[in-house]
Amino acid sequence: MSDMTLPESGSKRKLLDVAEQLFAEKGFGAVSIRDITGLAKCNVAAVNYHFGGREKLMGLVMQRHMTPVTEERLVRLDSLERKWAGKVVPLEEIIDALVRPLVSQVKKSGLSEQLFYRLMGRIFAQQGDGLPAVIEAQLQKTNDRYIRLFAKSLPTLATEDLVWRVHFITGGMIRLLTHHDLPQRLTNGAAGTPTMEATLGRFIRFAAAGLREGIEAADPLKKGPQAMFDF
Amino acid sequence: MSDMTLPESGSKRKLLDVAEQLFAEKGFGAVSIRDITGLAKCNVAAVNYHFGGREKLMGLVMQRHMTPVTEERLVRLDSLERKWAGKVVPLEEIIDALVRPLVSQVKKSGLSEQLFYRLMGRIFAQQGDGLPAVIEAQLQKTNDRYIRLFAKSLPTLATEDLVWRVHFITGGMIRLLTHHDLPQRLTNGAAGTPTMEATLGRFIRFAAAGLREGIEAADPLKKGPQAMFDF
DNA sequence: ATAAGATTAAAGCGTTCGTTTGACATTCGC
DNA sequence: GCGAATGTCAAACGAACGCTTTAATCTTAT
Repeated sequence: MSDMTLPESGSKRKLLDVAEQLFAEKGFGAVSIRDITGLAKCNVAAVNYHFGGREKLMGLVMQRHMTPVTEERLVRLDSLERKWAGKVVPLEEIIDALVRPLVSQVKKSGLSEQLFYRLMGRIFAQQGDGLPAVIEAQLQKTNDRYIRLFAKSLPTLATEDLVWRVHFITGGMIRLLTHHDLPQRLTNGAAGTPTMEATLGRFIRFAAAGLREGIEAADPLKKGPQAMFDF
Repeated sequence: MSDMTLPESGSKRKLLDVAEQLFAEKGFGAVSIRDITGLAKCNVAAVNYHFGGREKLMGLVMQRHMTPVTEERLVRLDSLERKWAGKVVPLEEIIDALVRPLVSQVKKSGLSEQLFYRLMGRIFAQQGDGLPAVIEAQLQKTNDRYIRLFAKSLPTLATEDLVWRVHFITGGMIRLLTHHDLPQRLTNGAAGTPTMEATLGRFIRFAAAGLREGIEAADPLKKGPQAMFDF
């Protein structure tokens, strides 16, 4: 018998684990293979043996965590379009579809919350600055669908405005991912100690409001965000 | 005769100029002393002779551009409080006071717009991650005043919410500074080619709307942002 | 048992890093 | 003019970097 997926030796996995931990902590540019193999307690040659070099390992770490997030994002966007077919999708739900996969994938990642979010944030922040083509394509595709869907929910908003507001939102999300602990450290606890999930809730409301700026609130209901008119 | 400020040799200034250009382009961690002295066409030893090492040079570059921005920010906050003494300061004006100094200092800097904004963005982005104490203190102080003034203009908003929303706004600003060209590159021109000044206008409206989320619009005037009640 | 794969320590490759040294050139006060 | 201070230079330092190779060991499947 023997599990066919077991030829995976121990140190290969350990290298990946240590690598993503260090990359998340210090950043992709600030970690050497000697840092990694040192902490993983295995030989320097192991990185080249198993992965073929430092760059390859970096790309693998990125893909390992980025791809599931991207896929869940796209799936959620799909089901959003199905659920509201023809109708206007509430902004909050679009943002939620973009941001929630981070929370839902953090457990499957095996990383601590802070490390996972920092890792994701570092990837997002490097968009357009020499990221692996695969990752770059994922970000690009997600962003396109994202904007397209927003555009349908904000038909009166100029495309330029929309693109820029999404840009701002992305920045806020990155900041949130990479520095979730900063407000608590800088304000003597005035920011509380919320979970990422709670903070994401705040973020969704904030971002939706920013997107709606200048848009006539055409619905009488206070809660449901402009979902009354079909077109 | 002889200008007393002339013992400044030419290469010291050239080193500073080249250093800030490279730091802005590639990031503080990705520029070596040899990159700098190479482009400045002087000896590798010059950096140590004039500045006492790479770290010192980094700190000097940061201070040279960060300090004027910080000071103008504080001055603008001062005059805002004077102008609206006792009254509620419109959110847009507060954000403007925080963001406009970047535009106004870019010319005095001698750097190109993109380089200057990238440099600033990189500094802001590293808050809490080993920035020189002087810079960290400036960011801290500015942020405090910022939040305090916002709190007076948003008396019904919970402090926690405010702190987090300011955090998101900071993230959007950083993104705007470091990647002002990204939307244009990624959307095939759907973002237009606005000046930073124009984009900042968009940003201010976006951020103010995000801050106002959940706040009752208690003023009848559509344009003037809730400035009718004094308390 | 044999073969294949995983892992190791050790050494060396060429490169780049920040920093240091000592010699040489220039400028200035006197 | 002359010593002193200052600027600049080539050269070298030791350390760390990514990467590769070699050879010995250990594990596992067949």
